[in-house]
Amino acid sequence: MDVTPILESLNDAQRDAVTAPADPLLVIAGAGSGKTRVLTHRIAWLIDVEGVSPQGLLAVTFTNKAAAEMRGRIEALLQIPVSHLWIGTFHGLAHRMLRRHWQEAGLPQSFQIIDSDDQLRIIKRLIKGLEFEDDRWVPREIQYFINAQKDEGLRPQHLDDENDPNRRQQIAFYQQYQEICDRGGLVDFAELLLRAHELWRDNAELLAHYQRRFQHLLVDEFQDTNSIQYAWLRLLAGKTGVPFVVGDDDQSIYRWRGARVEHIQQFQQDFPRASVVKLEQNYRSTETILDAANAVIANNTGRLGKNLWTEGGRGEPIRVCSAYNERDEADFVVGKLRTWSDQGNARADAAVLYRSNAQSRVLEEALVNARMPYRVYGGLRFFERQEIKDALAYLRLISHRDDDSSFERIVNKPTRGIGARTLDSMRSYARANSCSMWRAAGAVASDEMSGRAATAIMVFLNLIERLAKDTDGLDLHEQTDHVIRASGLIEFFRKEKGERGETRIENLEELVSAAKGFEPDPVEEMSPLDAFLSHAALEAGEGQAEAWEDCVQLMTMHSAKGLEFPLVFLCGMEDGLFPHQRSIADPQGLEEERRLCYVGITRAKETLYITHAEQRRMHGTDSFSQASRFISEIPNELVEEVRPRVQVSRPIRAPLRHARSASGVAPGAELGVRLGQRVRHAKFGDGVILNCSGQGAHAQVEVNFESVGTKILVLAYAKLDLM
DNA sequence: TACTATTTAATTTTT
DNA sequence: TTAAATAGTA
Repeated sequence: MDVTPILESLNDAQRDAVTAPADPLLVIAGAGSGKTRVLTHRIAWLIDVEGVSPQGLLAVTFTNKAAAEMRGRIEALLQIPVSHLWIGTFHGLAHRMLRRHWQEAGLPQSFQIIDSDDQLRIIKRLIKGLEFEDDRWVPREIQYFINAQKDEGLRPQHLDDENDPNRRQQIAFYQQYQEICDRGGLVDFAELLLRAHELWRDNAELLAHYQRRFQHLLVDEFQDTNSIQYAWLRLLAGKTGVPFVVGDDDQSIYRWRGARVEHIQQFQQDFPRASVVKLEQNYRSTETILDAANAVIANNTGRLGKNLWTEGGRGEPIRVCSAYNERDEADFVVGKLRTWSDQGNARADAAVLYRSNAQSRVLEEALVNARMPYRVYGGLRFFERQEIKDALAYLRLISHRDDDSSFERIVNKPTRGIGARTLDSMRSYARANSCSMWRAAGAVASDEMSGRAATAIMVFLNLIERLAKDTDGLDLHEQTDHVIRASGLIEFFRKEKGERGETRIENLEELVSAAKGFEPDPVEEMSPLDAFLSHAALEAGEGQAEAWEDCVQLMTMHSAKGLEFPLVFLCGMEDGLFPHQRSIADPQGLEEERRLCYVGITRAKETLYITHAEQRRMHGTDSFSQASRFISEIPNELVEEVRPRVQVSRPIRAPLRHARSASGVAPGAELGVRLGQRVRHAKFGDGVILNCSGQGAHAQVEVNFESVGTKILVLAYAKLDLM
């Protein structure tokens, strides 16, 4: 066997990982160290050299994109199609498992997957239905609570209310939410994982079967696994499975959605025989960029420890630009982009990264003014659009009458005279009789309703029945086409004013083409419709396509993870924005922000600009901030300070102009306090004044302290030292 | 039921 | 500032 093609392009560490014996292995893979390459070559090695059957491999990723890429690269390497290889996302694989063993998992055969938006709607309805509205419950928080429990593998009955009425209610919501889902055959994302885990946990035979089948388990982005995902893996690995996990503790940026870096340490405890391979040679960035990244991340505690190095040259210094305000900053970025593009570089090779989506607005304005093509990543995806979800809801109701989530969504869309009151009585009937809205609607219409409302309900029920009958036996796309027309959805959106309705109709037509082009996985025994609906939920599709034009890439640092660009801008590098205000006070949160910064820096291959603004308009008011602490963590010798060529827009006494009071004197002015002034407080330490209000003894200042975040202080009491 | 005024809060996101 | 949710009005 000639192993050259699999090994020739690898360095020593990569080769160690790829050719490692069949024992548990942990690969710590720094940014740009060839993580995906190691994973794909390992699979090729196992199949081609070790003679492992492709059926015996399971490869897990977090995103569909990563799964598709891995499959493509393995096919390229092995020169054979590997469609039967189990490569997929945790959710995709869990879903496949549940479809195969729906009975053992206690699910109806045609269970439906709901996305977070559906989930939130169900929760909102639950809250509205609450009889005593003693507190204001925030739907998002309940949703967060439920998902956090599920991520930890906990069911309502496992939870203790700790004698806290607040918590008791949250658990009650969880319980009721789950009842609704179970009744309607609905499975949310976290539930997919949880059920798949319980399926194996409670079925020794089934588990043994899969343990025998999957000897080799390969996991990408291991630092992002949540508890239930890790438990699932551990269960599958059992005593004899061979896990091969690849991750980077320094790139863990999803703790807030359940990811636990600790699994890296846990792995070494759970698999004491595990060896560790570190990939530290970076093939992406210049030495300067890596040194900066290393220096920043070195401020974190509890790292596994790892130092990226490169054979590439020092390259250019990192350019730090201190702009006057956010428009100034945007102009600076666009100016540099113009130069880049004028020098014949591809615009698509340049990325502008920021901490939060709201920051894209100013940048976009500047780009539009400069007629520079750009693309913003993130935002609504195809299957998440309202009109698409409406159409899918009709299809789901046809396939599954008890799906309350879909029922509620479309019962009065287009409007057919079923108002809030009618719905209320249906809901209470459904609750009292523990039945679905569909059954409740039928019962309520024939018993207790007035003529008009009853007729309206009957019209709806008959519509769905007729749609089901008329589309029976049709092809998927014909079904879809018929439903969007006969349901009145097209007509409904046609009436919507402006371009919006137009776009919606186009999207609905696009849905028909999507249905036409959809090829269900022949392995799964599902109706084409159910397969399509699952696909829509698990793979929400791209945002705006238009990838064909050469344009500048705008995205958050989170969505830039895994990507690389010759030219990178990190914008809005200010304390309060990045690190974000909400993470500043909490050491754990701050460390996660720092890891995000590490991710941002390591996206750059050749040139890195870091920009910050002294003044920024946020939430409608101007505020002052200092450069991000992360900037000062970069060694000076790697940095070159640059300023915009002309500082046209800088007014001389701008700070005083904004908060001028009626008397014409800026609040706090008599005390010598200015916006942007650096101050020191005995307890809170150093900070910067963001805002002033009130007069004389009542004068207050808002101060952003480096250590504790923003505080509002009464000037007369707070003994502030000016600096 | 649909439209308009008012209030409120404001990361990060994939499945 | 602004988007979204809620409350109030025609």
